[in-house]
Amino acid sequence: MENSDTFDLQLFLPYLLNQAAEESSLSFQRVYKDRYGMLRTEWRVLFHLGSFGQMTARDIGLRARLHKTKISRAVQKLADRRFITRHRSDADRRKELLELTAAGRTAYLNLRTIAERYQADLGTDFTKAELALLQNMLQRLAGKAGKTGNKQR
Amino acid sequence: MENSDTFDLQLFLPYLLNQAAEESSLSFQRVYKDRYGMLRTEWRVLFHLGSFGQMTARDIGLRARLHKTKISRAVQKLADRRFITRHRSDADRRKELLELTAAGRTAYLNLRTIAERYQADLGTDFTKAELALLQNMLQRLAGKAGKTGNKQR
DNA sequence: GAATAATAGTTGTTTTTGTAACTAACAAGC
DNA sequence: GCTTGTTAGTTACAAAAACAACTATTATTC
Repeated sequence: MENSDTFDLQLFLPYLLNQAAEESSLSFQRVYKDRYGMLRTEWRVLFHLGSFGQMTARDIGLRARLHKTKISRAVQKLADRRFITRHRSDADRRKELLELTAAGRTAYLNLRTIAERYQADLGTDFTKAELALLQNMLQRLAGKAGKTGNKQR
Repeated sequence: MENSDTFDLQLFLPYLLNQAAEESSLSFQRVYKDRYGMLRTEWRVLFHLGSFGQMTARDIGLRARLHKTKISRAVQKLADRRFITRHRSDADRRKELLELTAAGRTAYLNLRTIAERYQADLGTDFTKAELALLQNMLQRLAGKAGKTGNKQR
């Protein structure tokens, strides 16, 4: 009676993506939250600095598509916890160069190991080819809206 | 110098899923937000009632994996806007039966049309087979953590 | 059938996020 | 070189989410 549908909510991509994203983030989130008191943006910043080395907040924002206020707050907390250092750039004194401290690097490496294990776990149900395709499609989807005129992050 | 990595953040599934989810939600979100003043949880509740007919808050929570406080507040707003009705169940007077009003159904059908168009749009870059596989993989990912002992929603 | 536990849903409080307005530094145009 | 516009980042305030404690009703157990 209700359903003259061709539409299936369970197959609606934004919904499905959100569900998968939430579930797949859960147990990893528990690690960085319980163990390091980190929020999601914080681990993202940590991982960007860990993966790419010295960056400014702006750089991170562009790569991670995060709004600058979010980054600003994450940077503050990470600096409070002595996981990163901040130096004003001499070339452009508006910019601030961010870098991991030894403690930050340790935390990063530790979390990275867990992330790798976690990723391997998630992948067990899929073939390598499936996984590669999934990653590729997700990247394309993530990139897509970027083109369709979204405002600054 | 920083990267002795095999680990690629851009391929880390939880990260990638979150990026894709956020991007893919954006323009659809604008519709229900700007046009109906709805939050994400609200359209989810609306869509569940639209797709499955009469349900209780609990039923919705189980299906959508949403916490009951979120649903409670979404239900309040939808009822305020006369999109749904609420009746105490006679069989169990703790339960409340939720149902769309005519106005709610209209909003639902309208949003559903937009969702269908949007989904079609998102799919243009992929083949039907790719899309089907993507949906299947996402469903499996979404279901996965559900089994590994998560607390109540 | 009274006492205890469990369930459906709500309310209050604290965190986190989103948005807009702000400061400081640099860039461009004239 | 001074006015106007941009950019990097911060701060303040409003909106939303998370979490815990609560009420009312039904189930269980003795």
